[in-house]
Amino acid sequence: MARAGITSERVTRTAAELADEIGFDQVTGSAVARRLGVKDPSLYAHIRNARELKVRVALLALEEMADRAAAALAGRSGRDALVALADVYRGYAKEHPGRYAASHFELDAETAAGSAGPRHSEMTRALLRGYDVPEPDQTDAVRLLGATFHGFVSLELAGSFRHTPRAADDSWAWALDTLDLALRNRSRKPE
Amino acid sequence: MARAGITSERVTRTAAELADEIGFDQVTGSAVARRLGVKDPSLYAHIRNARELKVRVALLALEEMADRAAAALAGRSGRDALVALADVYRGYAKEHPGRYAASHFELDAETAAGSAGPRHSEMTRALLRGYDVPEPDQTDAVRLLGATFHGFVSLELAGSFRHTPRAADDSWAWALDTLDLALRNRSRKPE
DNA sequence: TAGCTTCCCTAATATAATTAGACAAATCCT
DNA sequence: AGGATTTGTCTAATTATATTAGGGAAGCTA
Repeated sequence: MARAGITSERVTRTAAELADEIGFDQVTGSAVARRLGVKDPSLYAHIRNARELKVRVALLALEEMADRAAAALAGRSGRDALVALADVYRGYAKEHPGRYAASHFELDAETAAGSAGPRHSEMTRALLRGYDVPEPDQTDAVRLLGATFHGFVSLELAGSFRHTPRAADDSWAWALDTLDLALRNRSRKPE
Repeated sequence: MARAGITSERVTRTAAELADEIGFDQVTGSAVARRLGVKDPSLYAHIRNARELKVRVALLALEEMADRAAAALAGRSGRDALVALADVYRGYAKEHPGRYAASHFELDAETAAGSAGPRHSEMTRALLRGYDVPEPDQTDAVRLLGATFHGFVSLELAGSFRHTPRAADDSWAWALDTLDLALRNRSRKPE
């Protein structure tokens, strides 16, 4: 048989594309194999099992998000940085809904620790330096920001905002404004 | 054949229990049938298909959450109401993780409109009356609260907070404090 | 070029979702 | 009560996915 030139990277990329097209939940090994032009069992030379396929997509998404976040934060601070980071989150989710969903795939502790997840939350922490929030509040603030970004984006993606005429963009801006205000209130050195 | 006394309600309840035990994603028609002591095809007299099974669990969860929310809000206002509603959210998610996940299952527009979802968001809106936030900010605030509650709880459930020693409870309290403060800042009549 | 390793295949098994059709149980009608 | 109808459950069969076993060719390595 002529070799198809599959690699685990190609499998992962294909799965990620598929996720964005049909939804992360619908991604199946069979569909990936089909798209790659090979038979299902051929995949098992490159991935351990179907779960690993999903884990790989999750790791890819986390990397991509962390990279974008790093780029967005460079040279910004305070409110600017907050908005930039938030927009990375929301922008990535809109551009790559399947990967975004993947980024919340439950990883075991070890895999999570080795992922780009920690790097990502490190950046939220960096952002907060501009607000001078002392520990342990800083951890609380990291969580609040993560929760709000993730919550907003996932509700928006799920269509929860479609029932009310107000544009999601406007609510997003308002939410970021409010968070900025709140964080400045929590700051050690109010300006 | 002796009848098993299955009803679509029983099927739904069984699926909900199963979801809480093994995770919403793992709920399958076969598993429900097994637990009910019938063969797979018997389910199809009660539900249209596997998707409908999930939709039913989602609707059940939305109902239960809305009921709890209504009870929690009765007789409370302002900060008390905010905390009570938030705790309903988080408490339900911890008690019934599978149902909670189900409550974010993507419903088509019509089903969503007929669900307890709107009732639930109506309550968030009611809560906000205590803060006197004018429209359209009120809608933004409803979305911010929903996003924060959902985001926090789903990150917590996904284990995202386990990597840092700070107790999730404390971060939760801090987040609610911050939201309360922020909303009072946004209020038409500051006190 | 002999041999090793890698990759892809076919064949087979298990589980899930689903449809068709048989048949008994419950209900409904007189 | 007795027959007709509706309803609930079953068996059998089909399709899709996940996965393992084992064969054989492709391509590297010595």
